[in-house]
Amino acid sequence: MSSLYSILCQTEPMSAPSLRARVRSEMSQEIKDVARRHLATDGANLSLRAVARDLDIVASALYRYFPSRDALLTALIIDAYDALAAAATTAESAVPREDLRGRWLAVCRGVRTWALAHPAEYGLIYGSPVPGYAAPQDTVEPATKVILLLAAIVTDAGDRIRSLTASPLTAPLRADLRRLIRERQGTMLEERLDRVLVAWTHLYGVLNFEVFGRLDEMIEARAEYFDHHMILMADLTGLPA
Amino acid sequence: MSSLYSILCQTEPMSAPSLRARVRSEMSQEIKDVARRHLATDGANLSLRAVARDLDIVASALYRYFPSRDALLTALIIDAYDALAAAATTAESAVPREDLRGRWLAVCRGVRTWALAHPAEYGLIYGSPVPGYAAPQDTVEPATKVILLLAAIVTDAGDRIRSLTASPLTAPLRADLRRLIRERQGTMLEERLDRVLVAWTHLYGVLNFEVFGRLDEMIEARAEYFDHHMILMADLTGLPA
DNA sequence: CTCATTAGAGAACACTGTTCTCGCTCAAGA
DNA sequence: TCTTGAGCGAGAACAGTGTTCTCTAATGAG
Repeated sequence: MSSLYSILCQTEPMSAPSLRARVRSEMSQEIKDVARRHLATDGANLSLRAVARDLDIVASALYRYFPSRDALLTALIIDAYDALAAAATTAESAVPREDLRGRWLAVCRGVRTWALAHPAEYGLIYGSPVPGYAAPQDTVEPATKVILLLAAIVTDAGDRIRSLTASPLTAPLRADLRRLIRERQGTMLEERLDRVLVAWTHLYGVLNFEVFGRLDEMIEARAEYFDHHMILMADLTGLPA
Repeated sequence: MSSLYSILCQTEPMSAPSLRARVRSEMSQEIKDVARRHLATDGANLSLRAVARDLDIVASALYRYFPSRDALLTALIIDAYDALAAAATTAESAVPREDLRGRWLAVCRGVRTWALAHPAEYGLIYGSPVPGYAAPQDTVEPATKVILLLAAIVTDAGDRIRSLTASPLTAPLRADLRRLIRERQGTMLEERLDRVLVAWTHLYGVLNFEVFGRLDEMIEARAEYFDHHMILMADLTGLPA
């Protein structure tokens, strides 16, 4: 199955990476790099013509690589998802397996660090979605990566998870959670996935506020604020100390 | 002091609301209404010329009322803040004072209902900020309204609040919270404001996910999911049952 | 070595936000 | 009452945008 990404970038099947195809994908990469730079300064309304000017290229030439501005933005979105997932993964993998809370914090901090370093790209994927973009199929997998990382930590905790008492699950909610677990061939308890989703929600809640400047004249100790929230979420999921 | 809003709308001082000034503000209102409609369909990239066409007006005529497209958007943003705060306030005021959890849920549900009914405007204020807009001074007051509503509920609970144990506050964080409390002449305990901020963060975290479609093929029972999260936050702040 | 595919140039079209000038209208001051 | 000036809208113009089309030159495959 050919992914949307490959269609967008019009990369050839990977049998024979001919020279033509190689310089083509290099050019695609360069276009995305320049576009990313523009994104960082001009916000979400990047101009194809400006990107083309930076590349000493006429605007219509870009259409050899991306069929539309939305397609270019979609490619950037997909790259951003991948980069964010990668940042979280490498941060987590640097912590010893048995340090559960360390892994938990590493995931959260990894996401935060990447988001603060790439606010425009973060805004592209976790801000208000613009109608045209965001092809679902290629973005769901990296988008769920953070959830899976957190869920894996909870799974690794096994029965050292503190019992979760408050606010029992209603039937339809439990059904949703069970379906999610089954879709991924998991065996996690619904209550635990529920708390993972709570923590996941909270992670991006704090991060949206911080990245989008809503904490600006409110909280000075941003890093401590973030850690505090994430530790609270670890407590709420019953992660052992 | 003349607010940015009044400057933007160029309303006269309210001494003599002359006929001229009245039809002027009516026209401003009509422009904003049409712009809001366009916002709902076309997303954040609304076109002045399209708005003008809907009003049987030439585009340059809009500049008699709003000095730029960003100014119009800013006016819409300010209106959205006010509408959201109003929705939360009226929802909360319909619940008997002594029903603390009822008031809590009413605030949260009020915000959610408004957000789902006006997703584009919600996205305008809680999505990724676009560089030009969002004049701070006129938006901070309505933006903090929801926090104040939640804080008032916690305050009304007095010492019926369950003791908050986990995750003690670090010194710089406590300093931030103390400053926030003092700025508003409050007497709340830092620990309690902290939990209010946690709940506030979580509220917009879930809402962003739901409004921006990140729960789409994940959770079916959206309303129950939302309530569940908000009740969990009420528990976390120690609100009595 | 030929030739079809490809990258890029350039013009064109339909838009956009914004500015300027020009008349017209109407309410207030003399 | 008449005059005048401010406000309103029209319309043209400018710079910029995304997108499409046609054309030319090169370049890799047969």
